[in-house]
Amino acid sequence: MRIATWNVNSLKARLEKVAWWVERTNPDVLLLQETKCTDEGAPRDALEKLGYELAHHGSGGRNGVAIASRTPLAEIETNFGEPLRKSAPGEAGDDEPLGEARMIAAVAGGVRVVSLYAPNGRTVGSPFYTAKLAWYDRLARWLAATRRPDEALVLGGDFNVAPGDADVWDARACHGGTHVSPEERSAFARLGAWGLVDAYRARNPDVRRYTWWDYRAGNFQKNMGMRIDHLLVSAPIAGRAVAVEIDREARKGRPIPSDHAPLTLDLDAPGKPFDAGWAGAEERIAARTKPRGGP
DNA sequence: ATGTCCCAGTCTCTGGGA
Repeated sequence: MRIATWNVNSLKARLEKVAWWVERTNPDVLLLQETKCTDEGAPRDALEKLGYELAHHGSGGRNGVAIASRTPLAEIETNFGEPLRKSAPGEAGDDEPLGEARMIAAVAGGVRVVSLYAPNGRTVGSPFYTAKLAWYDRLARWLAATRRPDEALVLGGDFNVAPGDADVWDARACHGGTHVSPEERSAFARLGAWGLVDAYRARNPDVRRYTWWDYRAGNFQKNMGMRIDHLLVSAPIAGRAVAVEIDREARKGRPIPSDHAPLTLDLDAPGKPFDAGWAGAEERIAARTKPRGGP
């Protein structure tokens, strides 16, 4: 099973690129962020033609998250199970990120997948930064209240946090900004403490590759990026993970790409893992190739 | 590099967000 996540920076503007990439990579499940669509305006037909059912959550303009799946989706849940709610003018605004479409979950192929788009935070100490931390707190509470670390669970998306200094092109240049602050990293690490594994880092411990590069200043060409898109997986999924890759090709060329690259996770089928030991191999092969009965 | 891209509304340009 192949699960991918991609902040597409407008699903409509990226439709041709998404179609190209889906044919290139053929994921079973694609978690999308920043669709910038309304539920009504989401390009369901185009995705159906590519072979995908689309579960979408968005109010247009900004944000917007979705799950595209080749297998039927069940148990669709949005915004942590709550209706979108904007804080009224003058009201304390820390529920503002919970009034934005940043979370959709569903079960696909026996795996509960969650597409997440964390708030950006803008600048450290701003109300938007406080709201970002509040959103992370809401995510942690949703996990604690409704999910278990021993279920098949994948949280994918744009977390807008670079977990470590190896996840930015220059830690010194990034110091003092958002995405790398101790509070953000602590909020992200809390997901790990609950029982989720950063699948990319677990599989690629020493690799410095990024998932996002600013459009401006030739940052992509200079590889001035950050690893802020992640697939966080529970232990049962981590045990099935065979490869996790960032596809930089999708960040290149024309039509104009998203400023994020997609991240792809390959899972073995559930069950007993392949025994790579040699002891008894001949007997096992013989047992596996024994002629079966039947007509 | 203050370097780009996308969206909505003020609608063939501008301002806001990332």
